[in-house]
Amino acid sequence: MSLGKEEKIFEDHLAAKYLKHSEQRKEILHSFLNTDRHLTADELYRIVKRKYPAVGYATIYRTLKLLCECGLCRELKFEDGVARYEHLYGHQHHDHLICTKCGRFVEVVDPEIERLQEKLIKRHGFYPERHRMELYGVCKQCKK
Amino acid sequence: MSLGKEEKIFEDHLAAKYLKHSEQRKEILHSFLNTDRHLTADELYRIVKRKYPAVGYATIYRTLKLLCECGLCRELKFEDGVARYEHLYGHQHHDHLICTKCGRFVEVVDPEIERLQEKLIKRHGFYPERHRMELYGVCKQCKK
DNA sequence: GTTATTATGATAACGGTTATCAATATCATA
DNA sequence: TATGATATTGATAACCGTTATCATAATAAC
Ligand SMILES: [Mn+2]
Ligand SMILES: [Mn+2]
Ligand SMILES: [Zn+2]
Ligand SMILES: [Zn+2]
Repeated sequence: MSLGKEEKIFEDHLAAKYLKHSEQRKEILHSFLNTDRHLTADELYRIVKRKYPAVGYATIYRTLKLLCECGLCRELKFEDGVARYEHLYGHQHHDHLICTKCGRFVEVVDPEIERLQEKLIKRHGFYPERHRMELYGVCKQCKK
Repeated sequence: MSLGKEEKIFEDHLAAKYLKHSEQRKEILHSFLNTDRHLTADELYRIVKRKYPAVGYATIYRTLKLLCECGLCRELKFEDGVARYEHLYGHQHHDHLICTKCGRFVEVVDPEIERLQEKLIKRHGFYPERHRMELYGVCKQCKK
């Protein structure tokens, strides 16, 4: 099992910033890792609360920020503007297809599109950093 | 001059929904059309307020919604989550390159990327509707 | 254990947006 | 032009996700 690696990354990050361990942080990390991706902060809060009822919203947000800083987590914002968090460690970059009827989504990566995106931004004199691409449509199940 | 066309579209939309004209709506439409694109609601509010000091926020938001409904305006949300509004009528679809240092942006459209995007989403069984693509990087001026 | 420092949870504050509502403007009709 | 049904307005409260504040508690180096 690979939990060890992610815990190590988190611990190293805490150490590097002279931060301390806490039960809450451990529980939030585990809940995050053991759950389907693309959680909102509120969804994670409810999950953690089951095991650690005293936890507060602020700690969830603070810990998610730490997880993002150390590369375990990636924050996404789709059209509704609500932040969602997905696993990053061990997952390569990908974009999302999203069904406008049911919200179902698919993770995709098209190397040719990625290549053309980089070419496009360079052609305009930019040094490329990252991109966001979401393709919206109606999924197979909803088309029926 | 082409203001006439856009006014006609707006008036037709009001008529179709049994809505009424108002001085405020006329002023907001004109301020929107006569200004650089990608305005926030607050920026438009300040511009309109110069000619119509009594105008309120709510009327700006309500009118922007109408402009979007009738195809004169398109709402955009970049990473900061703040809604921005750009001219839609007479402008073809485009995506944005955005400088992460100064916020400068470039409007772009790459037909090959567009084609591959459609192919990609269809390959996953979706009926394609729209997409969002933003490429972030550091612009020529900021790289210095 | 002592002590300096960080973490926590409750909750207020924030910022953009939307809802509420009493007062006003619009416009089809007479 | 006057009427009256209906839509519009602006002030402002509410909303919602997120962040800041702060007194108290937990952590960990010594
Ligand atoms: Mn994903
Ligand atoms: Mn644009
Ligand atoms: Zn669907
Ligand atoms: Zn720049």
